[in-house]
Amino acid sequence: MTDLIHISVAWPYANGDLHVGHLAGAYLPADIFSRYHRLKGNRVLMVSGSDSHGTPITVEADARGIGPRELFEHFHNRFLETQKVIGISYDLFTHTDTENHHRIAQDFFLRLYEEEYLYREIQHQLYSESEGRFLPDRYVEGTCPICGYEEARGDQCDNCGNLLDAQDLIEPRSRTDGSRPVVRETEHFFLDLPAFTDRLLSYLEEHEDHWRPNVINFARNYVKGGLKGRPVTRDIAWGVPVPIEGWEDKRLYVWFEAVMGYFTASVEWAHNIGQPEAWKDWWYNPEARGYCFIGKDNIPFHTLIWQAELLGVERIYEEDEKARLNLPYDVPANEFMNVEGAQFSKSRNWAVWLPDILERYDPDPIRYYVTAVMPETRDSDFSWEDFVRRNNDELVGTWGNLANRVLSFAYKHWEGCVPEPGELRPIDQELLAQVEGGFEIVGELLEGVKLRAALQEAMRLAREVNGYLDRAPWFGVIGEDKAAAATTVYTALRAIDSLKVLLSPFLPFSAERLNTSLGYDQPLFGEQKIVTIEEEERTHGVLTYDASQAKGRWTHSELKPGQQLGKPAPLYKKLDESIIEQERSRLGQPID
RNA sequence: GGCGAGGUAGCUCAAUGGUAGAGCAGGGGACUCAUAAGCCCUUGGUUGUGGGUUCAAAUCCCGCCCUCGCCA
Repeated sequence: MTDLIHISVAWPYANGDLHVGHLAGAYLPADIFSRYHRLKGNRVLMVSGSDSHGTPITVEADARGIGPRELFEHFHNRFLETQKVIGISYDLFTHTDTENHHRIAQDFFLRLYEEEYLYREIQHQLYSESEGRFLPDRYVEGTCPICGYEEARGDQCDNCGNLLDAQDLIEPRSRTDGSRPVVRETEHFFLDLPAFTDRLLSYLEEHEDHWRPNVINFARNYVKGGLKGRPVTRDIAWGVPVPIEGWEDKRLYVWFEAVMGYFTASVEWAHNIGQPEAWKDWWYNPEARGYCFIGKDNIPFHTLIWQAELLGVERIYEEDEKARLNLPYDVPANEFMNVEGAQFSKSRNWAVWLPDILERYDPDPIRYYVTAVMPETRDSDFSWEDFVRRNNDELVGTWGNLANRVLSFAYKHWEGCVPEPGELRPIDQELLAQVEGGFEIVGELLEGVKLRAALQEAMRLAREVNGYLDRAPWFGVIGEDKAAAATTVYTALRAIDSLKVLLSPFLPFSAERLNTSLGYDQPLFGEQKIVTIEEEERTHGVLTYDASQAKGRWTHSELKPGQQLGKPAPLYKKLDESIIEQERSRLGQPID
């Protein structure tokens, strides 16, 4: 039976590069999960994209003296490249400044408007008379009303750390030209979140048994604390225009529109592959399961607000009146990954940037380490010392060396072929039963998004094979009883062949190389491609996944005796301890 | 200040009422096919703290201390 699995991955803000926190929080878990489901033969649709709107983008663009579009396209293109290199296998990674996203976000707005989930309210906001525009909080600075610090930002005081309302600043001034803004009235649309309270509570109740405790608790508390309407429009120039006459100068608030990307990207994907209705399998079939992979900072938006939007829209681009948009089945939010014991900080450059480390390290060791310390239940720490240790002792020592020692022995003594075994002895059967049982055990852990435990179990099985090689006859008897050695080596190769699949969601690149070494000519996974999509007025680059050549299956090895092996090569490299200090010294240094 | 999460072996983490476990590090041993990798054995914890419930608590309840996050 084929399951329909929709995987939504948090949309990165395109105002800076990706770092290991992004990878650990959302992208890597989503990719491991999607690769597993594809191997299972399920139909996976995994989408995400760059969040191109919002003040973080315009602030950064202003700082560089370029336009917001130019800024986000720069980082978007880097996201495509980085995620291709580290193997995040999106069916579509797009962005929110596409014509497709704008149109659908506006249609969502109009549906919510029709259903009367939007209401208008007058707000008071700071307005710059010299610039002729309203100023977002971040564009205002002044004296902090709490601590008296004179350089406080409109949204938060850097001195005392308190969150502020820009209107409370003493002596406010525009960061752009230093002029003093005035308070002016402005009208905005609000999403009526309280109207969804009961439906959200029953939604949470329906899923509480399989959600992570911290996610369900947080969400439930948030609702019980009392939902408040939130403004869905704002007075800025960059973003999706409000589709109401007389409101053309206002834009949809980025929090409101970005989450819709999970839907709009699904529609874009279907359009790009020439089957414009194909997205409906995941959005209207009630059997489909949707997963949102996010960091914990995003929990309210992905457990409540996005659900409220979907509940409010009910149905769109669909004739069947009974159809209802699917709500996410699970939101496996991760905690945060710190770096060398301290919190990530862009301004202090305290981060491990992916484009940077991918110049010096292969993707699989990074994937392995980040999975091994993935912050699934609590904040975790990226430490270079631990990275080197786990690479050398676990990835190289336990797994890479296992594959290498058996493959090179087989290659040397059986003319580069898989040896023909005799009848399997109990010791061989026991090993294979254990390893092959991994497909169920590791599979169940992956199914429940317990990725760290799943990896641990797969590695435990690799240790079992090493233990087996210590008990079974092979190198010691190669001279006098080659048949016994053949049975052992065949059994070990077959176990390694199974382990290759068990580990492949975590380590896709080295699994692919091992697959070739074992003599298979068809790849386990499909191919990631960066392509350009043309719309009526603009074009945009996307990352896609072509599964047409993927032949991997989540099932145990049936390695054929006599199969021609490829020339064995080590899967991974040991790292020298000196890199620990080298990498640590990069932290906190200004970027060139 | 309110809410939430967390505080378990030197390190990274498991274990939600039933004799506290794993990997690594430390100590010992046998082996040599392999990236001096791998295998076997082993030292090590009054589970932050003080009470309580229970035949039985890391686990449930209350107080306190510390860390992180969200909110004010």
